[in-house]
Amino acid sequence: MTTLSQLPLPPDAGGAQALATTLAHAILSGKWASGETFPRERDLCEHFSASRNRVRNALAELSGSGLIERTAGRGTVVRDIEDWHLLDPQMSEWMAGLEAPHPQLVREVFAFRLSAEPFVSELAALAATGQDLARIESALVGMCDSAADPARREEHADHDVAFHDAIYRASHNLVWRQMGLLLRPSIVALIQHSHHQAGSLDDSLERHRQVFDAIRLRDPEAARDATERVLARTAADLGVEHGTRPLTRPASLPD
Amino acid sequence: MTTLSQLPLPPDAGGAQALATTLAHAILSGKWASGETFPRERDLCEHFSASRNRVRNALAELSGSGLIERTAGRGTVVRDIEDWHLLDPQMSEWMAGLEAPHPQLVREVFAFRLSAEPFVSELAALAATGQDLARIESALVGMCDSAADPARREEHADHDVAFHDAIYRASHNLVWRQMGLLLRPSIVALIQHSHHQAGSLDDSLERHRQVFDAIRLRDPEAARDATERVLARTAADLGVEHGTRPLTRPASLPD
DNA sequence: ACTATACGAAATGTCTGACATTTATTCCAG
DNA sequence: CTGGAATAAATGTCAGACATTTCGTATAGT
Repeated sequence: MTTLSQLPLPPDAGGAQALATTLAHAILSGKWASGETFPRERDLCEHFSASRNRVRNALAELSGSGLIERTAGRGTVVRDIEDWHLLDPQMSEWMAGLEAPHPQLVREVFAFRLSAEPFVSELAALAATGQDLARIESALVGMCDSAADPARREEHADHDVAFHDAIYRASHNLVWRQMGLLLRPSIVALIQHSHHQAGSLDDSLERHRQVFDAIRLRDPEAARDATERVLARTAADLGVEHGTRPLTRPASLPD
Repeated sequence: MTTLSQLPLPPDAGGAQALATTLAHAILSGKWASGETFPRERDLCEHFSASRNRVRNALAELSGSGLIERTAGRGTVVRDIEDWHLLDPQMSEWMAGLEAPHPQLVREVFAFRLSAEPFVSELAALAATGQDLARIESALVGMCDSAADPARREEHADHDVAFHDAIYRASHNLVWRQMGLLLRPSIVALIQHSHHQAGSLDDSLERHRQVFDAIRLRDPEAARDATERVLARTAADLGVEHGTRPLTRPASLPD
């Protein structure tokens, strides 16, 4: 839709970054189709009653994350979802702040986790230091602690993210570590969609603890299996199945 | 080193992005230690004879990639390498343009490839479309074509990157696809370090072709094995070994 | 002597208005 | 109908002033 700037969003009073967040959320929500021209700077200035400077800084952030492409004389166009920098931490923040996450993105990110995270757990089991273990355990304790009260869902999600992020960290590879930031959107989406599932929490906590135990005992195989079980439950809760095709890795049967 | 702005780099005449590249290269080369204060805007303006606007835009890019952190009143400090956004495509470009890449980064990126890429090849063997195959083959032909002439090293590197990138694309997952952009630096580094190795090119081409054949025949296991062989040769050329520990993934033997 | 408050220097953040540059369109001559 | 120059519209850049945050310092009070 060539949605005019009027419809999508109310004005904003925060700094430049707040404006960027507002616009990013609009794009992530699919307000503009790929290839469509974005509103001009002038109009954005007017609509948000912001200086051109703030608008330009905000647009620069969007451009830096691959959401839009700006060329002098032509204007600003929204880029295809394939060109978005999904691994940009800022992007993860934007996605996590979205109330209704882009369905395709959630599926894609989760499919990635499904394939990669068991392997990361293997690495963690081999490379984790005492500090790493402490971090993982601390997150686990936080999850258990905030599990009872349904009013502390947000806190619980934070600890959940911290748990998995700590595992990525424990791989002791900078690249894998960066990917831990991808988790937040998918976990937040999970929490939102599965809150009505009763009693699944105890089960989830138990599975998480098994991952921790396996890593603590330096048992890569067990860590991989336990992580697969955690993700399998999550996949079921999210209704994701293992979307396209391969669950984790085809041992020997191609089809 | 509290290297003054004098020493590191000659002035620049390009746009704002060019300046960002210059500064990024300086940081990636380790001219400033982590936590150290970066030169003030004023000094950068003077040294590069650039307007404050360009300097600010450049610094904003660096900040967006996690290289620096700016806070009003305090100044600009260089962030720790652990906080750099290695998966930001811009970062890959900067690293690729560096004549002497950061040794730790090359090792980390390659360690990541070593662990992940065989798996990506499995995915590609399962999900590749005809178009994907065409893309991979085209890159392979380009590699063969430019292999003979040592003066076309750059072109050869481009085709090499295109080959591996096409495989990441063929996984048909947006997250893995984004990671294909990580390859350029490590491949460029490889080309620079292995140009004196005679006769290794034919061998390398043959291994690449085997990867392609396996994907074309929809054989995930063969694709994984072939990719492992490609990377093993690359690792040997780079002198990386498989640094920390795990080569690809312990099928059943933990050690 | 020590603490607490107030002041001021120094850095980044923001606003404003003008001008430069690139791109697509339009209009006119050939 | 085609080619090219003028024009309009968008983003990119510059310059200067002002606002805001932070830290150090001086000063007064206890």
